[in-house]
Amino acid sequence: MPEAQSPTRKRIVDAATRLFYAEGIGRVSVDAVAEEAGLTKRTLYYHFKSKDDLVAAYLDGRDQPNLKRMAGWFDAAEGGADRKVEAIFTNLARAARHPKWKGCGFLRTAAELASMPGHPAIKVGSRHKSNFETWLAGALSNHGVEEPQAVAREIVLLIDGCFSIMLIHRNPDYIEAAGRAAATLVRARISSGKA
Amino acid sequence: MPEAQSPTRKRIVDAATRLFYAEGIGRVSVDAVAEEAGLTKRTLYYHFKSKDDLVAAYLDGRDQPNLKRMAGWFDAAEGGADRKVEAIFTNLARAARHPKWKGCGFLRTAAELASMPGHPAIKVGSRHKSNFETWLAGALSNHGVEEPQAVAREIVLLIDGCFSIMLIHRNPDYIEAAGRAAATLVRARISSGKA
DNA sequence: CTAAGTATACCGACTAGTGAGTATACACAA
DNA sequence: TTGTGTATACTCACTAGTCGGTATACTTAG
Repeated sequence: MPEAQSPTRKRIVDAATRLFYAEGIGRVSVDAVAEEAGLTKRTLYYHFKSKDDLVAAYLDGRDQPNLKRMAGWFDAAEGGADRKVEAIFTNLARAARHPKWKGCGFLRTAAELASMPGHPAIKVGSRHKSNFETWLAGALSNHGVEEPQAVAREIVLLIDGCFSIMLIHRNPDYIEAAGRAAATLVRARISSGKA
Repeated sequence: MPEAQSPTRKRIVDAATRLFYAEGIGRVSVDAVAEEAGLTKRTLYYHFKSKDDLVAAYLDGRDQPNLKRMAGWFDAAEGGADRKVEAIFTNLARAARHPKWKGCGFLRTAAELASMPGHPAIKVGSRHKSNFETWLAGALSNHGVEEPQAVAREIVLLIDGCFSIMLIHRNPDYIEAAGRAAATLVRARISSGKA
């Protein structure tokens, strides 16, 4: 049985991450992942029992880095909660201008697997999005925002809206617009604000 | 040369619509579409020059029906612009509970084709989303909403956020939450309101 | 009015290549 | 000498797209 933390396994997941994010799950073969990792398909199948398993591992590996990046943007921004939230969108817009940017790997995978709701990769995605929503609600609460769960959920919807619509229009103006909307929704709940 | 409005062509597009929406572009073979349409692959290729061509035709056929459905929900709702916008989300939540609901075909296709930004199907999707945004801005303007373009864009972001997040969580509560956020954003621009 | 020609619309069988996953063998460390 | 990790070399199902051919209907020359 393969070791959970073997360096070979990590090499495979790193290769899968590059290819799956760049091309999408369905457009990348297991052969291609093995080649990118510099080993054979048989070795890959020694470490992962199926392609689905590998896909789930790919997303699992993106959970913490994505979360930390968002939290870093929030924490680094100056001003109140509204400005900190807006900073997430501003930074997202900057990232989205990079030619290699292809949206959110979790959402794109969920879209590809929409006909298989119980797929392990979708469960990983669901957990990641919940982690983010929970973190954001806590951060908002710490900065004096009322109804932090509700606001966090609204911001999550706007962020995922950006991810989707960017794949269609490739126009970062939508992200800026979402940032302004998010700031409006936060301000509606700062101090004595009412929705 | 095949006729643009031939009934056979329509049968093929209808079959493609059922299968592509249910399973996703990449998971449906041209053979499967031909079989669903009750004819051979050779005939399908008589009417469409490639699978990509067929995918674009599938989305093109969804543009007007989708638009009309949204407009119908908006028009049928009682109350001001905020209530009419919220009705779109309420109806969307109801539709999303149906077991065959798989999100937005335009967004799911864009997600699958994220590595091919110039793909004809993505252009069709971009046109559709723009059509919707334009219609919504006009409808908001007719109902006394200030900055209708900006509000329409925010609502588009929330709707597409619903479509995405639903594929992850399968929980219509997110759609209700988006509807409340959309209503808040509309009310911020009704009569003398300021964002 | 008819026969030859032509365009439309269709099909069965095929190709060349790719897909996920596997049977078997070998190297090497404990 | 036993078990871990790697490789070569497969299987077999499936994929987009094509080849050659046919049935039908419309056009037009004689």
